[in-house]
Amino acid sequence: MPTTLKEIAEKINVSVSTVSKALKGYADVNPETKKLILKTAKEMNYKPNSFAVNLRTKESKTIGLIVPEIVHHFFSSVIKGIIAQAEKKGYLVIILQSNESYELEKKQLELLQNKRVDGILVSIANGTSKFDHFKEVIDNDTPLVMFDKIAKIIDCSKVIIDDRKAAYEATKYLIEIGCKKIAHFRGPLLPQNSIDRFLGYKKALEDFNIPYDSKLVYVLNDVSFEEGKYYAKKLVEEHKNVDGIFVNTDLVAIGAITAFNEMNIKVPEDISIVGFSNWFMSTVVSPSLTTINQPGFKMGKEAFKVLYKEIKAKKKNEEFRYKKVVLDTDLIVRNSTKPILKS
Amino acid sequence: MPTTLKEIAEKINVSVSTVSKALKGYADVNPETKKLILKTAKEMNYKPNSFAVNLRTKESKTIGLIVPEIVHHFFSSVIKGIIAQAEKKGYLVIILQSNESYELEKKQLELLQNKRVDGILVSIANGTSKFDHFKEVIDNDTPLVMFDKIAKIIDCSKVIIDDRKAAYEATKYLIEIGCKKIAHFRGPLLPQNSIDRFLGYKKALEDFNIPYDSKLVYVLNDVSFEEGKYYAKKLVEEHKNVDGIFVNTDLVAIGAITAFNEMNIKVPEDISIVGFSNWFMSTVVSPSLTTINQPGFKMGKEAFKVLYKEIKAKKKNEEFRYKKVVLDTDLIVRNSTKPILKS
DNA sequence: TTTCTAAACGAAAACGTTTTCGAAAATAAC
DNA sequence: GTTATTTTCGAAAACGTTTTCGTTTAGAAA
Repeated sequence: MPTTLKEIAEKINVSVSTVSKALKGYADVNPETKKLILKTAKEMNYKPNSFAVNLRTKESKTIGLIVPEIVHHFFSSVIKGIIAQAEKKGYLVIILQSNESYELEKKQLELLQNKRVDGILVSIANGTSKFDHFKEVIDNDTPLVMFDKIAKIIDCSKVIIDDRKAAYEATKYLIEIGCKKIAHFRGPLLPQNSIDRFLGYKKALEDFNIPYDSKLVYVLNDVSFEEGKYYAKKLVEEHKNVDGIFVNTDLVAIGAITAFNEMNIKVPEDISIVGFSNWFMSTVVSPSLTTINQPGFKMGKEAFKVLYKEIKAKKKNEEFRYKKVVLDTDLIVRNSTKPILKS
Repeated sequence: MPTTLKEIAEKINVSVSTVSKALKGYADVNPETKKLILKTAKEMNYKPNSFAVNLRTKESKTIGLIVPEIVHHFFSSVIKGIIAQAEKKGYLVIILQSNESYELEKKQLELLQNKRVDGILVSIANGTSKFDHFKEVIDNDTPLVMFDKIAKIIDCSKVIIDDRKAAYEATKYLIEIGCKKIAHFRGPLLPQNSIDRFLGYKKALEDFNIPYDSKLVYVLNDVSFEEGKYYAKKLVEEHKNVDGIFVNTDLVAIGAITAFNEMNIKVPEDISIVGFSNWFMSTVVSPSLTTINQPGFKMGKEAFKVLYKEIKAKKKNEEFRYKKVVLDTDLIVRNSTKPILKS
């Protein structure tokens, strides 16, 4: 049904080659015939058959993206950034979700490679502890960039924030407003960023001479609102005088706030809470949540930019080095933390 | 680099045709040679070149999806549903966002057609008032299914909720709890669902003998949190004794609640609020928001199912009729509305 | 033996591009 | 007028499949 080069060629009695060359701006075609070709191509509403182009050029101008979860403020912001940047460069984005599962992640990585996408962007699932599937991608010469949740062990480009530093800042702020006994709701054991956030928390305690108590660290599993409520209750059952919590993710922090509200524990008077990620929700919860702003949209754009450079470099067989982009975060002070102490 | 049929064929001295046929389970290949072919294919890690398959079969097992906005609780739920269902059938999903703009929507529709996706799923932008670009898609014989924000005028399959009925229920509930003067923050003028929600609101007033006052209807533009705050303030400036509002979308309703909280107007004692969509956020705002639950994930799954059937039918040149799927909604009562009156 | 049928295979076309290379025609140089 | 050079074009291969249609061979039927 759609017009082909051949049909254009037959219509004006030239060869398929010249039509192709005219359309692609080659120099060895007479300006007159070129004009005619362009005109008839437009008249016949010619659109190159992308299947044929893909086969011939061995590229699809499509990238794959795997995120752990789509219905998620941070990840949807990243997705938006990736798509926006990709579109600028004429790339389309196929999105897959791993649901935090290693098996799904592995399967989807294979799916994308079989589709022969030009590159892959991935944020690793919480359930992933083996990384061979990523190594395979790299060995297959498919450009791969990790963002947010990365694997330290895999040698590839990465776009991240400095989770450790951000967590340090958050904890430090709790200390600065006068908190003496600070708990941490940390993410699952595996993902690098929950490790780093934990380490930042611990380092801040050390630096300010607050004894670290492992009993004050609660390990989240599914990082949900409900878990926030659950561990908030557990915390007050198991400990007295806790006056600050640094929470791995806003959603969980909001769960905690909700639980404290229900238990008539005053936030921030009795306990101050700092979240992480700056979900929009954090502005509407009461009290609004002090948190670390994590630039999702920007991270998406940067991740695509890095991937794009790798794709281009590989196409031209140029050398290139893996890049590590670290994005800035900042502390957003709202009402879930006490006012700062005057010294 | 990757193995081809030809390489397998050469290795075991058969023709490309037999290799292909063995791999695809054709009957006219000797069980012995078939076994050998399967074995060597596995050994050589053969993966069919999807570019070639696409070209040959004229299908890409890929669909396109256009949503007005990705960072949006409802739409991200829909996306999740679509991807989940598509994956089951071996389809991948390319996602594009129109940012509520007609021009972008049109451009992206063309992008997807040029990529020759097997079908397109779309939720129409608020800015769209002409629909020829959709007609073109249909004329081009590309299966097209609209969901949530549809165009009545375009003849194609649709997956929606009964916005009018849901809005009627929401407004009726406000009346039942005793509200006498009910405002409506409606969506922009164009999209069908904001029209329908408005009509449902109006019908409920009529049926219960409450005079309709167009001054109580405020037209939102960008349907944001800020707009919710803005119109909440405007409402109390311009009217006395308004005791109920039916709001087009949760996000806006939450903005309104926030504004009322700031103005020390008590929700629900002074004014009851019903939202629409049941964003997760609505459970954590204070007071929590009474709203209409809109099944995003299910809508996504259904939308893909309908599209899939059309793709299959068109491939086999079978007749088929456009389907209209209407999903159930329900009222979720929380704390932004007064308790129900006892009669 | 001859003829027929069925099983097993392969040649080749087709999908629609891109791009190399050689040929022809036109122009320039001498 | 001859030779060299440039312009302009087209043939053809290649990308890797799928699928039709013939051909070969072996065995069955006669």
